[in-house]
Amino acid sequence: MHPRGGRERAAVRKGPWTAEEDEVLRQHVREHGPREWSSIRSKGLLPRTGKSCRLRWVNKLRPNLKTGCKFSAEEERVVIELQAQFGNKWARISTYLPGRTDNDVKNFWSTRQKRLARILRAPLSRRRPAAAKHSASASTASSSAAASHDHDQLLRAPKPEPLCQDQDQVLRLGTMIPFQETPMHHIGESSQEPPLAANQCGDSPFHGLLDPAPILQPPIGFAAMDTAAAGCSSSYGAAPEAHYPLSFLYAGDPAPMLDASSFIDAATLVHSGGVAYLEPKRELEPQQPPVGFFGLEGEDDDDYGHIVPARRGTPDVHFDDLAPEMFDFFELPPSPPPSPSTRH
DNA sequence: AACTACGTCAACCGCATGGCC
DNA sequence: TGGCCATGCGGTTGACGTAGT
Repeated sequence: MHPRGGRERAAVRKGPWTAEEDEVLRQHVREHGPREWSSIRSKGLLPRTGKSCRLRWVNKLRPNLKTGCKFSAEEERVVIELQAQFGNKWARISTYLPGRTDNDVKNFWSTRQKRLARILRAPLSRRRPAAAKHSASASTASSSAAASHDHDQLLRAPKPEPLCQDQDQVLRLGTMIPFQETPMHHIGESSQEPPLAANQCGDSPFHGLLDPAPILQPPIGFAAMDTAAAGCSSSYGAAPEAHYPLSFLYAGDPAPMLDASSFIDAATLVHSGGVAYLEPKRELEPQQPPVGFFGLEGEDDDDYGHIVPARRGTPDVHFDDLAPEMFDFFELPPSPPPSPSTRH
């Protein structure tokens, strides 16, 4: 548009890469290593920017990438736990996942957040069919039969009352939908975003529970990890008993967001008939964290999308299996209030 | 068959950082 | 010390495929 300094350069090509371009890029890396990206264009090898070349190499051409391979349950768990620990430091998280790029992790997380947001945002009248559809579509990774079984059980369970009668107490789920990041992170991180958990949880019974804790060993020696998805189930054996049960419920938007205290005060997790659901609390039970509620675990590779294990001996529940009724008592505002302060 | 919703993924953009001169 | 440049990172967008209606 506005060439600086009067320097004219050949037109930069954008868009999908061709096989020929890939081969040129591979050849460049063979000769020079994965650097000097800008020289690719300056030498006239490719009409691509250095950034574009680097991105193509890192995300697609680099050896040992797990392209086209869905995240295993173990990988999913690692991402979730590391995201809780580090925040949206995708490059850092990806170092714990051999064969995965930061883009992979980022896309995985984004997809997951969108799915959660959609479920929570969907009006009641649409949630049932939507969830049924979703359950069907997710059945490639989890058992739709089990899902319907859980749904049936949940439907038979007594429906909890609305979470809060007082509008001021209503959870502002609409504003927390983006789920850009969880608040419990920043160990040794100089994050641009203020951590939320400590402030927002306040003296809630979750305070402390949400505190970050060292979870995974540093990515030293990936030999045990660098396997096909099916083979890495115990690679993080040292991992974590620590869980962040509400991590996905928190939003990155630091503004009003979730009033965690009211949420925590208002509801508790109930397991009944193998199904977990929220129930309004009449009295606060300060020392009773909802262990297992939306915690994240995976037992095997069939557990994709599996995020609601019930701890303490209760059966696991898949997120994909969650009945939409679980969210019925969240009174969603008609439209989330904009939070311009959070955008730059 | 057409439409819609959703999931996935590649690629771009803007900004930050660090090295070099 | 400040400017330039290369590189890295996180956020966002859009294309495409698939499944449901």
